Amino acid sequence: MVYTSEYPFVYVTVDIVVLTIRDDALQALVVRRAEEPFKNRWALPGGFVGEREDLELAALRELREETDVSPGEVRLEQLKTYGAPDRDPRHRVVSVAFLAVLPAGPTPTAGTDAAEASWVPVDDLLSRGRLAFDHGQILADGVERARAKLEYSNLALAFVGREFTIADLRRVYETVWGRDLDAGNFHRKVTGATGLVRATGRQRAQERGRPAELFTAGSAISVHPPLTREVLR
Amino acid sequence: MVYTSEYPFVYVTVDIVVLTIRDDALQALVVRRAEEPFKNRWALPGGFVGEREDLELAALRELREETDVSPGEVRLEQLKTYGAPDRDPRHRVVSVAFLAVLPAGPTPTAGTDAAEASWVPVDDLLSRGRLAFDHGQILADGVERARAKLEYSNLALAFVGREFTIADLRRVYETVWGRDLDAGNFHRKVTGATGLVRATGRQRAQERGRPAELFTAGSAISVHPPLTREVLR
DNA sequence: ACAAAAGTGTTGAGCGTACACCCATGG
DNA sequence: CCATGGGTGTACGCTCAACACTTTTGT
Repeated sequence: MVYTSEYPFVYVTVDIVVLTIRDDALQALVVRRAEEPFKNRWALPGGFVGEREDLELAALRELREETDVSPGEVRLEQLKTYGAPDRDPRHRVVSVAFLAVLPAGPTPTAGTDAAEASWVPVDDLLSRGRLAFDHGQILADGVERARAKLEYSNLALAFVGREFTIADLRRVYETVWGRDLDAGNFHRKVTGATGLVRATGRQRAQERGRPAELFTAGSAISVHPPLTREVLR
Repeated sequence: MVYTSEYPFVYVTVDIVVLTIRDDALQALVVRRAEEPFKNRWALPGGFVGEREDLELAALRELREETDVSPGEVRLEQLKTYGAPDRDPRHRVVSVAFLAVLPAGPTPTAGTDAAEASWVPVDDLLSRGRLAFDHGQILADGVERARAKLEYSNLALAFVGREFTIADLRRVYETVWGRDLDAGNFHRKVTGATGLVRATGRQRAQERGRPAELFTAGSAISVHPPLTREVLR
């Protein structure tokens, strides 16, 4: 099939920054490129937008081609659009980037696709700067967005499963921000924010120490007052 | 010229939410559509992205075709990308929306283009919902972004000229947020935020009352601590 | 009994809001 | 001298960070 147009056009793709926490580290999903350009380099998962496909659905479809995540347990939001004329050496490609966050548990590295896919700590990906195209910048923007949204939104809940303890949630903040938080103050703040989490009444035994109460997500989307990641000393 | 492709493609445009303050109201720039669809309806300024043109430059070019604003006095940032398959009844069009903020003074309604362009209060545009395509949603998203960014960024400075008084700045907040602020506390907070504004030492006579000191923009991009638009009573 | 983790109490410092008050100008 | 808007002082209440302390489990 050959498509024709009287106006200049560009290819539109979606690229997805998929974040999760594995092994106490913030990790991103990357796929090994099988072809030039950037052959054998890591790239963000993504692909072309279908002819009559909504952008968000395209991102969700690409995500499901790389992971076995179900739509219900992934948080997906639009990040930014990247359209520098030379960002792809072959064609003019405008890419709408998305940020996806999912819980670590139920999603193995997987990949029904033939391409090799892997979870890699974002610190490694960012410091060594080996991603294809401008995906290093996209990843950096996605990570920064996630860090910022922990402050005032319930994004942290997307990193944990349906049931979680307050300490689970605190470890999300500590991992994403790279900073230890006071356990007591964190507990008070999170349980005190109206509607953020809801107690189940049940408990979960820890490896060591007192069992922790289990919570589920509440109805609140934003956190008031916000948590702060700045060190104020 | 006819362009061909082996993959499905979409048209890519930019649309711009241009905000300023005129007559003590937050106003947006809109253009009257001369053709179907949505003939004679207001639309946001915008147009096709050039073949080898960066997205931001395309937005800047379109902006200059509708106003006589110079690049130095406009604040332009990417807002969001809109790509629902049926948002334009003719073709598949993905639009990268931008938010532009400019000072009221030096920019008359103008328009070198033949199309009729006009400043209209955003309250009118949003409440009567007569904008073409999904531009009502884009405008709403842009206004919300501006309202949010006043809290923690120096975006308010883009609404005033190079030299301004603290009261000028306060009126920006009051107009955009639709809420009166305490003049004394606002003064302290803005002048106390490190690097946000810089005193010139000169003054400007008011119509009535004590003359106000003139300030220019400082080097800080973000405001710490943030101002708050919530009413806490 | 001890270690470890969950969760609660307490306290002092800092900040924001409200509002009183002073300052500088035009009429 | 009065009205008006710019700008400062002050006091009360609230929140946060720090950290002591209690609770509840496994070993």
